[in-house]
Amino acid sequence: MASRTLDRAGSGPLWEQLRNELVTRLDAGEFTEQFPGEMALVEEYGVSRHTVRQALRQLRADGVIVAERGRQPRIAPPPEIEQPMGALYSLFASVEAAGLPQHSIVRAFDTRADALVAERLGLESSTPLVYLERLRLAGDDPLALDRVWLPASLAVPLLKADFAHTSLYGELTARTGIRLDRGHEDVHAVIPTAAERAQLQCPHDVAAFSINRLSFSQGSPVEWRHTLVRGDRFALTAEFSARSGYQLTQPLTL
Amino acid sequence: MASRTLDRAGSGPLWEQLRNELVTRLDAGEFTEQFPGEMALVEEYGVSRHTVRQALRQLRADGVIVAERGRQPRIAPPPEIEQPMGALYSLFASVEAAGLPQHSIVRAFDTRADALVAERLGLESSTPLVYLERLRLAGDDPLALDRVWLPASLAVPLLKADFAHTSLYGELTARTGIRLDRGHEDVHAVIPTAAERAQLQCPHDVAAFSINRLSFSQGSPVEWRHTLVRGDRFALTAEFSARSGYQLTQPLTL
DNA sequence: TTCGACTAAATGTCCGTACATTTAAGCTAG
DNA sequence: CTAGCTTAAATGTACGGACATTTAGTCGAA
Repeated sequence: MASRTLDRAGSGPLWEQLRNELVTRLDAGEFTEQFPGEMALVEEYGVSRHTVRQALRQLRADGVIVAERGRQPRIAPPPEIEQPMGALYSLFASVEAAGLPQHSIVRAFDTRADALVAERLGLESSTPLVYLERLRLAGDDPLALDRVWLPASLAVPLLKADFAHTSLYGELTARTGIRLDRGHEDVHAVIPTAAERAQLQCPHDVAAFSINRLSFSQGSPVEWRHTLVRGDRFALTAEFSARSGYQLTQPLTL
Repeated sequence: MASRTLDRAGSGPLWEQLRNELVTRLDAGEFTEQFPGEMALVEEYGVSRHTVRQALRQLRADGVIVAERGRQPRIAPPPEIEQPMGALYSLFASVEAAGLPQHSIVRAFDTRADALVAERLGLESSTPLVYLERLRLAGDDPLALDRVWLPASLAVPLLKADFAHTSLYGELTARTGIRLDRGHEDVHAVIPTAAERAQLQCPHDVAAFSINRLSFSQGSPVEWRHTLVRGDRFALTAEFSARSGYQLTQPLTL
């Protein structure tokens, strides 16, 4: 009993200390096999079951563990199977939702070095990068010009994929197990250059979204992406409420 | 004791029944004066304090009530004092954050009828609307062209305000008590017309964001808004993570 | 009248116990 | 060897008590 002890003299509630302890031990990779049950923690820390349950309740509320009746608590599925949200996801999902066939023309797909992009990824200037440039079509008409750089150390397995008909994120998880969990992006309104207009086959009087995205997986940079989307075929739509905040939604029109 | 009873035979946990009871009574407007304390509920329903606390814990998690030590629980402040998020809020907050003086030139401010806008607000075509058109400046340079329609029945008290230096949402809550709690918006990338370019005093080679917003307060439409923002002075930026979803952030540059 | 200390009341923490319900594993019968 | 039952283990629910800590009000003294 009580192989580990908590500070019982005023350093915050016992259940809080226990919660912090468990988070610390989790981050240290300690419970990969199985998470201890309530009674095990009661024995180990010498506190009542009530206190243990209060600590575990918090961990569940934070989505760290999941528990069910009759089974030991388990560590929550990695972060969650959440979709990579954002303007880009919104874009391609909306095409899908509209029922339009979606494919790409691969303009370039190789390994190269780019000092500027490497710096944006937080890597050495000479780091080899996998570069993928695609013209994305919805139906028969060009929709977006998409350029992605990924560290070659992670993305080499992707070189065998055919990106005319599959998505980057899908191949990424399928071939390397990497799943994006964090990132940021900025969206500009721009007028396409003549060259870009030619590639996108769009009239001279349409504007475009210029989207830059930097994504991470478990703290490591995974992609730097630049996408140019025709402004006459796409719009961002969002809903907001005091309760659930600001959320992007599917555009109604293309 | 036990002036009200719960079903003790298998109709779900007691604390769940109690929680539902309390929500029902709340919706019936029963606890406007003060919310009953734990011991009062123990007496009233004839259950243990543990069960009452479990029920109240859920109500707190749902944001229905707030509780502190030594004080009786209270009904949570209406929905929450959350800021009206979205691209527009992001825009003007970013100007503020950059330390630039922000003011407007009022181009029009009157009451009129507009069948198209009224329909978008879900109102009769002939409904009188308060119309406010402003050119918004950040520093000395034009930043956005902002046009708002509000139902006159709500917005008449605003007609006395000077919108050269104050915000619409601020005046709205100050003069009418109305606070936006829900809405949606869409963001397009467009090329400004010659007239718009002249008003915004921007070069011919810049694009713009066209933002439409429809906002509600407690289910009633409050504003329909169209804003045209110079693309060379503003960008949307956002962060996303598996944990907290997609959130707009302050642009780094103007 | 005002400021302070004291008191009552309320929620937060923590312990103990018992039983119910569900899951998973083991075991037996066919 | 499989199907179904039995049993052990684990969490969920519910009860009880005790003390700590904070809040809000009361009372008294300067």
